Amino acid sequence: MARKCDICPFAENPGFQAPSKEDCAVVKMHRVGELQVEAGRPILEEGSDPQRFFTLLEGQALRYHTLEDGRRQVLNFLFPGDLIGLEPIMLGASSHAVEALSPVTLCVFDRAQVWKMFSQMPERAFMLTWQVAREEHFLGEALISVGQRSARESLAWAFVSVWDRAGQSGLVKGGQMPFPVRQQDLADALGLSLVHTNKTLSRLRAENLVKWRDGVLRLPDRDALARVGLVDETVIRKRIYL
Amino acid sequence: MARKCDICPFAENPGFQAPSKEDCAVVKMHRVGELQVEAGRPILEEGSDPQRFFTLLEGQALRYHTLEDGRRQVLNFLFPGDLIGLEPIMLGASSHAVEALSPVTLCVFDRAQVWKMFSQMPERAFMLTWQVAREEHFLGEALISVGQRSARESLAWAFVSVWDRAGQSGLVKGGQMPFPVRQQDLADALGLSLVHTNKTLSRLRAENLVKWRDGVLRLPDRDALARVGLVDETVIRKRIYL
DNA sequence: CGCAAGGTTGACTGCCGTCAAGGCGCGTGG
DNA sequence: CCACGCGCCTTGACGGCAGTCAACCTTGCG
Repeated sequence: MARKCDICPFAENPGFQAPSKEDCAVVKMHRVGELQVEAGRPILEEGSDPQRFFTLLEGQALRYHTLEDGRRQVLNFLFPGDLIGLEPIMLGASSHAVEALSPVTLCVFDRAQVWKMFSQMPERAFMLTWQVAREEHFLGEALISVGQRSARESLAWAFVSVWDRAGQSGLVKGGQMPFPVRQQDLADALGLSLVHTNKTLSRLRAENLVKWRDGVLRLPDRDALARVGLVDETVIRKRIYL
Repeated sequence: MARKCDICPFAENPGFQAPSKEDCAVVKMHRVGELQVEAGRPILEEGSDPQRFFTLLEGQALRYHTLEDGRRQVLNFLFPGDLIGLEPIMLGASSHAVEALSPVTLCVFDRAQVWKMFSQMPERAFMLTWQVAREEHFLGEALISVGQRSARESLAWAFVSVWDRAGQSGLVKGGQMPFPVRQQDLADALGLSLVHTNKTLSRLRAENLVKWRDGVLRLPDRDALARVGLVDETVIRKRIYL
């Protein structure tokens, strides 16, 4: 679905202008291949020294880090178009793991191709950077939520945020989107306990602000929910002409 | 101090190989100029549509975001070599503010130069991306701390983290470093209240793990503190040859 | 001298974590 | 067919870590 150009994975990210045909032709030689991963399986292991990175073509995934004593922080939810595993390649150390939440299709790149992009395909390199900056932005948002918002606000924020991201990836259809996540995952993303997450969620459900069951999410009134979460409506522009 | 090459601001970031002389010569034309900012003054305003971005040459700064109701989340502390304001340029929206913590010297770039870097100076563009990825990494660390660690652990982590970063920037001298921050700032960075931060800090001081007064920080036993904070010693490689 | 900013400390409160028990749906195997 | 276990969700009771309120101290400065 979120994937029209079989050759150029970036073509599908709605944040980008579709690259020209020539671009796609060039990228072809840069791609290693495609990869399928089943739901629940690891895409990236913690602590490994990675040689490849990916673009998420289809499906959803989870990025997290585990402390030595078992506590886990979910860093973000991944949607089609997102990069996976570039950070460890750029920094030389993988400090987090990525796991498939649903059946996933990946576009595989070799680490050597990063430099090729920078030296031979500036547009593509720029897109890469754009993606990283975008990720950083989302991490900042998450930090604000975990640091400052109450459980109720955090949950509201999380749903709105996920909803908007899914919308950008074209995953919101018929007023609903797939959100194949356990409450435990959400709790770990927000720095809350499972029990408290559950209780707070029940309240939001009772108020008809959130409908979420069987991995399907509906937000009857996104804007009302955004107000609960004190979400400021940041506009990330689709494309910058520098 | 953390600044030997007057022409090329990136030369001083210890994460990078020093660029060749030619590189510096080229960058010269890309620079707009230098800028001084007094302690306590804004470097970047929230919500502005920025036309310039900076490299922090000397001094320290604070990046934060304010919610509508006044709560504030400090996203990170900035050290010499760090980029300021690239994210808003890449994404088209500034969602955070940056403020000088000490007298600060900035190297100023124009937004148009971003694309020039990508199209004409792939090495430089790569460094840019490396920086952004690094920032993302630190944000992730912070998120883990705020989400999972107790107040005591968070404080320990924060001090170790700041200590290490300062060390990389050459700011640790004679077993101490400048840390010109209010307890309120630290509290806002960790998602804690001022009072609780203060009390927790007193304990760490009493245990001789942290000495911090008059803007000067000393860690008598960094590794012991790291153990308190459950800090995993991630190695970010200095330079990757792709 | 008085005021402002920041740091410190105590008392009280409450949000949220922990513990524990139970429910539902589903796959497995007797 | 049903028992059983397992994963996940749900709910109640209780306790503690951290937030809030408030007072006071120190330092620097006009």
